[in-house]
Amino acid sequence: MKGSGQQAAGEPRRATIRDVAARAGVSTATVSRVLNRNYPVAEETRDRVEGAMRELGYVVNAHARALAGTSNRTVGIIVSEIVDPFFAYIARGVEREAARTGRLCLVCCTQGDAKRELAFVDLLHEQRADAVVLVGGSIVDRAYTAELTRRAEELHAGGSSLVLCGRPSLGGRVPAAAVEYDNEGGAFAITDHLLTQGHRRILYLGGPPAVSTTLDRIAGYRRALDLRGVPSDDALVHTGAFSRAFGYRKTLELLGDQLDFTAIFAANDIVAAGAAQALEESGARIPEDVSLVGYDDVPVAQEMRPRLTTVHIPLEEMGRQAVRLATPGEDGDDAWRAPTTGTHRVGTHIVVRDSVAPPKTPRTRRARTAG
Amino acid sequence: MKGSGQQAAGEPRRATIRDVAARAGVSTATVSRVLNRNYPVAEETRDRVEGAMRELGYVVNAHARALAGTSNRTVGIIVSEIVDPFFAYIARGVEREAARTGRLCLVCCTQGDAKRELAFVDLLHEQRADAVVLVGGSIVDRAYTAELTRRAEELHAGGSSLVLCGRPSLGGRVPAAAVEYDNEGGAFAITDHLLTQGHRRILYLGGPPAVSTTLDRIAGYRRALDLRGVPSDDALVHTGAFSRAFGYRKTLELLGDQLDFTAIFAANDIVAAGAAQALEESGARIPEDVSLVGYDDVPVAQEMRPRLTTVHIPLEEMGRQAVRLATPGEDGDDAWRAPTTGTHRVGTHIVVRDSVAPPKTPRTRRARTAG
DNA sequence: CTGAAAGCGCTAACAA
DNA sequence: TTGTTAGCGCTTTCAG
Repeated sequence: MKGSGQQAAGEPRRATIRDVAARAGVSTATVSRVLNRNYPVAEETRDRVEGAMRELGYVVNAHARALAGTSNRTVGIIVSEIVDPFFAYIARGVEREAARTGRLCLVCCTQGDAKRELAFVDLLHEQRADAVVLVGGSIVDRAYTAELTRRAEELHAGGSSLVLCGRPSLGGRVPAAAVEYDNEGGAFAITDHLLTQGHRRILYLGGPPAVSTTLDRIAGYRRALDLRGVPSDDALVHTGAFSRAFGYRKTLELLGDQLDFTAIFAANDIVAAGAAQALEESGARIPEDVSLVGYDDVPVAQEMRPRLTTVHIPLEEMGRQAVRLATPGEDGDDAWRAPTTGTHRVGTHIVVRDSVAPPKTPRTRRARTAG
Repeated sequence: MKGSGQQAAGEPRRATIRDVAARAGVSTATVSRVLNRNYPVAEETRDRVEGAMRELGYVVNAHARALAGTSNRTVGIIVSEIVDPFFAYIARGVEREAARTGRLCLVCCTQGDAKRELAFVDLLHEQRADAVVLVGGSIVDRAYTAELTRRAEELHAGGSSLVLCGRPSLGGRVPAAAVEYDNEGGAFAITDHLLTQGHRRILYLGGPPAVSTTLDRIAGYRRALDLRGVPSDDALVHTGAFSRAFGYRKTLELLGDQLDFTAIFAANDIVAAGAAQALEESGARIPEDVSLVGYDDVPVAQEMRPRLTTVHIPLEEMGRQAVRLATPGEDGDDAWRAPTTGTHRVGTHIVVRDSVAPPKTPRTRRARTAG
C-alpha cells in the first residue's frame, strides 16, 4: 500500500488541454479554438471536444493562459479597510465595473499602513493586473511619493496602470490616472452651512493629521471661516483618526475641558457617530445644544437620530471611473482617450438632514458680557 | 510617422528573468535563486543580480511562477454584496487570514444571483485559487446543489477546496469544508427573549423565502413559539428580502392592514433599520408600542435609537476559519487535520440593548374580552 | 477546418 | 556556488 505513489490520492493531477485533445482525438490547437470560440471549428469536432472536457472535468488554467499571451483580466484594488463603508462603496464600484468587463477583482487591505500599501502595489504588479486602484487619502511624505512614482512608472512601462482614487495625483509627469472628488469644496460648503446658521465656534474633529484627505477638509473648513471673517482657532482643530472610537473619546475629553464650541464638523460620518454618542451621554442634545455634521454620506448618517447632515461623495461612481480610466478603448464611445494619465473629477454636495440648528443663545456657554 | 511600429511606445515589453540574467552575467537559475531566497547564492553575485533587477525595473511574473510549480497563493471569496456589513466582516476575516499566510484575495460579488455564483466558482477554479470561500445563505434547490457538488469535486480533484461559510454543508460525501454558525439557535434565543417579555404576536419580517438563512431563522422562531405553546400564525411571517427597503415598505403595509402584533423579529439588522423607520413615521414608539429585534449585530444596531437588541455572529472569525480550514498544515499546531472536509461551528448569542420592552397592554389592540 | 511546433517566464532537477 | 535544460499549460503563427 505504499511505495509507488500511483494512487488516485497522490499528487492532484488536473486534466490539461493535452488530455482533452487526446481524448477527443484532435490537436491541442483545436481544443484551444473551441475554448476561445475565436475561430471556426466544425460543429461535430466541437461537440467531441466539449464532451471530452466534461468527462475529464477539465478547467482551463488561467495562469498558462496569461503566460501565453492574453491578459489575465484582473484589476487590483487597495483599500485600508474593507468594512469601512467609504472604501466598501468604492470597492463595489470597482468590482462591478471590473465584472462588467469580464475581469476579476483582487482586493488588498492595508489597515492604514503605507508600507503595506507599497508592498501590495508590487504584489499586484506581479499578478499583472490590468489596473491597480489605490483608494483613499495618502500620507503626505516626500519619500513615500517617490516610491509610489517609481511604481507607477514600472506599471506603466509594463502596460498596466496605476489609478489614484480619492487622493491627489502624482503630478503631470507621472503616468498614473486619478479620480478625484471635490473634497475641499465639500468641506467649505458644509462649514459655510454651519456658519450661515450662526455658528462661530466650530470644532473640527478627527482624521489622521498627515493624510491628504484630512488636509483638504481642513483647508475647506479654514477657507469658509476666512471668507466670513471668523478667526480660526487652532484649539478647535483636533485631528487623530477616522474612527468612531476617536470621535467618542475626543468629544468626551473636550466636553470635560469646557472647550467653547457650538458645532462639530466631524472628519467623517463614523467619527460623527462617535461624537454623537459622547454628546448623548453627556446630556447635550443634537442639534439644540450642539450641531453636528459629518462627511461621506454613508448609511450610518441616515440611521442616526437625529439624522446627520453631511457631505455626499459619489463613491461607487468613483470606483467605476477608476477602472474605466485604466482600461480605455473598450467601450466604443471612449475608445480613444489618453491611455493612463487622465483625471476624472467628481463633485460633492451637502445633504441637509436634522443635525444642525442655530446655536442656542450666542455666548451662552461662556458669557463674556453677561450681567 | 506610421508603419514600423518600432517606437518606444510600441508593445510594452517587460524585463524578464532572462534579461536580468544577461545583465548580471549569470544564468536564469541564479536569478531565480536570489528571487526565492531558497538556495545559497554568493553575496557578491546576489548584489549584482539585485542591481540588475533594479536597473531593469524587473517584476517577477506571478503567472509564470504559478505555471512552473509553486501555487500562486490566492484565495477566492464569493459574496452577494460587499457593502453589506454581514459580508464585509466575513470578507475581512478571509482577507486578513489570507494576507497572514501570504495570499492575495480575489473577491467576487454575485448580487444574489445563483447563476453568477456558479460562474464565479468556475472562474476562481481557473485561477487555481487555493481555496474558494462561498459566503452566505444558499438557495435550497436540488439542481443547484448538484451543480455545486460537481464543482466541489472538481476543485478537490485539482488540489484546492471549496469552503461553505454560513450555509449548510453539502453532505458528508462531498469534499467541501464548512464554517457554520448556530443560526437556528440564535433565532430561537431571541424569539424566546421576546416571549419572555410577554409578547405573543411576533411578526417575522424579511429574508428571501427559499434561502437557507431564512429557513433556519424561521425554524428557530417557530421552535421557540412551540415550546411556549404559542400558536404560530402564518399571517405573521412575511419573507421578502434582506434589504432596508423591504423592512420599511412591508412594515408600513402591515401597519396599514391593522395586523395585530406587538413585536417584530427582523430577518437582519438592516431590515430592522427599515422597519424602525416605518414605525417612527407611523408614530409608533420603540419599544413602548412595538418591540423590535434584528440579527447579525452589525454596526447599525448600535447607531439606531433605540439601540437594537439582536443576535451576535462572530463574522470575522468565520472568515478566518474558512481559510484555515482550506489551507491545513501551515500553522504547526493544526498541521494534520482532514484536508478539505472539516466543519467548524461557531456559536451565536443575543445582545440585549434597548429595543425590547413588555407589550403595552395585553389584548389592547384587538380586545376580545373587552367590556 | 485542423495540426505541428515555437514560445510565454519561471522553477527545479541534474550536472559541473 | 552556479549553469544547463526540461518542462508547467496554453496560444498562435504557419502549413496543410
